[in-house]
Amino acid sequence: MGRPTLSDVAAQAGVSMKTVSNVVNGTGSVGPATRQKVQTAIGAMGYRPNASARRLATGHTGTIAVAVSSVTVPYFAEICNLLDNAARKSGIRVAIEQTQGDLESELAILEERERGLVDGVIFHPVSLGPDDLAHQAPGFPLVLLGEGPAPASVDHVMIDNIAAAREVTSHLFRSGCRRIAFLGTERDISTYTTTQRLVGYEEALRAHGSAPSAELRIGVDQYSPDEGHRAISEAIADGVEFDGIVARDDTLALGALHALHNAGLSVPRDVAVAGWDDLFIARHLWPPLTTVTPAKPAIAETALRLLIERIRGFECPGRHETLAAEITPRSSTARG
Amino acid sequence: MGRPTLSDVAAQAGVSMKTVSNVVNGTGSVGPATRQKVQTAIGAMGYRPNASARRLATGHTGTIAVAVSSVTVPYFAEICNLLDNAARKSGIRVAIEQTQGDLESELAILEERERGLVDGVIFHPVSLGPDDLAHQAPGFPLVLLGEGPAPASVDHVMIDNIAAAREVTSHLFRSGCRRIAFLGTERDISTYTTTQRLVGYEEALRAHGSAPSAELRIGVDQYSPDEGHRAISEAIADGVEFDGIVARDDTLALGALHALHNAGLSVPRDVAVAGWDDLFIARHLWPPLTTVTPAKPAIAETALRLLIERIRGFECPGRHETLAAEITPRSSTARG
DNA sequence: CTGAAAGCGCTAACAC
DNA sequence: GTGTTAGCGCTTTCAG
Repeated sequence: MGRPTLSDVAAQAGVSMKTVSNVVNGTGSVGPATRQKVQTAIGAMGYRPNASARRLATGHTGTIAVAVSSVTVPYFAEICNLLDNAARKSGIRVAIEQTQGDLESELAILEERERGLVDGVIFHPVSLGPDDLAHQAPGFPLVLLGEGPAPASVDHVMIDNIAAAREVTSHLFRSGCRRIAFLGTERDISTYTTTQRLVGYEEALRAHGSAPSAELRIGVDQYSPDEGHRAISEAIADGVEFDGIVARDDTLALGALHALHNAGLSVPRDVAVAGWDDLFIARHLWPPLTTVTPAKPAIAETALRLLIERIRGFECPGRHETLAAEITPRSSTARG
Repeated sequence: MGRPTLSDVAAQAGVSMKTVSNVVNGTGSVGPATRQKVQTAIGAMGYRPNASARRLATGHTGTIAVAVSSVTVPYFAEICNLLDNAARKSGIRVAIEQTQGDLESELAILEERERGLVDGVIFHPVSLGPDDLAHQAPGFPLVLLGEGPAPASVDHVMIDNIAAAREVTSHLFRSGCRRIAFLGTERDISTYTTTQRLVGYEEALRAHGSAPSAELRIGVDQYSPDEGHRAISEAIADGVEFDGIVARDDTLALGALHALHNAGLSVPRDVAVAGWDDLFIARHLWPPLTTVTPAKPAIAETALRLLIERIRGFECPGRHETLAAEITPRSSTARG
């Protein structure tokens, strides 16, 4: 036979279900003798409350979902972890879910909440278009992360990618670079994040009197060290000339460093390299990597705060918070 | 008013709840005309089944929990991802949970299943001792990962750390190293994983006629590039002499490479370095890192298979699967 | 092929 | 302080 239920415990202890419920949840008030009896019964029978039943009865779950494409993307792993830590302090549990970046799974995340599994969702979409969101958004606790489409009606936390891209590109100019490549345009599709970073990069180019050129936009098929390595190796083989690289993220930058080493080029003397995200590995690469550091803790705290407010019933149009990112200069761009 | 329920839909479509349920779940058989009517109603009302209610009624959830200390540990992130991919194929959802490595959270994971949130748990414990597990283990679908304590009664998937440590250490000897350090003993506590790797390392030392020495066991406070960097920098400053390093994992090895570069030592000429886990960054470090590569996909597939069998009611004593790990030689140990 | 009724285990109002 | 009674939204016998 199965696990004991509330009413089994009640019978065993010779009290009513309500009393047991009170003991379990610390609600109402229970006489010390009764409490003791109940606790003994619970211990003896190994009773554990059934969460699904409680959820059904109360309508909320004390759990939020954090959905990202994959925790193997170090940036997402860090965000998930920060969110988990923050939620823990508020007594909220976090269930991390992967979407693998595909549209169907991303839509499923939105349905999730509607099916009563979690109280709210913090979600960094990748494939979702504005229409998908606009359709779903109305009326449940949802906070969007990242630079994707965000309908006016939903809360949204992002960083100012364009400004940050401008700054990091200018930083390279100030380090003496004259031909700066952008590593990480997509070949097929293009993500919002990349698009914005590219825009900022090109703005900086123009501001420094340098014309953007297709040759200096280096495409990849995914964001990984492997692809960064491949793309830069090919660019070098093709005779593309550059003395600086703004990489769309640190994983690409890592692959780029590898390719440059292989080609016998010195970083930063021959080519300066900057990445994005300040992954925990960035400072230990060789040379240590200059990178754009988004305010990750602030992103997590803000997203969680907005979500909790929504869960508590706060109603209003979507709030759109833009947080800062700063440049963390390290040796990979320190020329003379 | 809230979301529409099954009975709202039934009323709207002019049929019974059972029929709607049949349509939603594809169970029973429904006439085409009826089905059409019901689907129209569902669409019009925006009906979504309530998962908690379904769970309560059926007793199972179609979801498993994967619990690790933190997804910011790249090895765990990869395992979670592999598990997620595999489960997806079986139509099972995965909820990833972090324990932050603390005992209380780890115990909570075990209660989880008992509270009806998930059908089973795949769990890589860190702090949990044998007693905690022995107490809980009886009778629910649970698969343990890693080298921790595993009561005979529960399923367990691990790799043969001792053998792998022996091999990687021998590999360094064959590369010409004579004084090989082990990076990653803990200062306070010691984890099972580290202990086993250390045992294998010392076995290899003796087999090659070299006596283990305390000086060559280099301690860290956590497993991170920062600590690897600090520990090796200090060892060098203290005048410890070594020409090879077996690092407890790749993150420590990364920090070690950084420290060696800083000290002006050449890898692998002056010091050869090997890590553990074959993280996705390992091949792109400079120089590319020799590492112990556990059969991660096999670990994920095996763990999931064992868990699914348990969920389907398979009863028997715990099965203990030991999977292989092989050495992936790269430049960081290639000496002349 | 479809309907009615009885729970799943818990909480929330009310009584006592 | 403690017990009673309804549901929460769904699935499941078991009839029709």
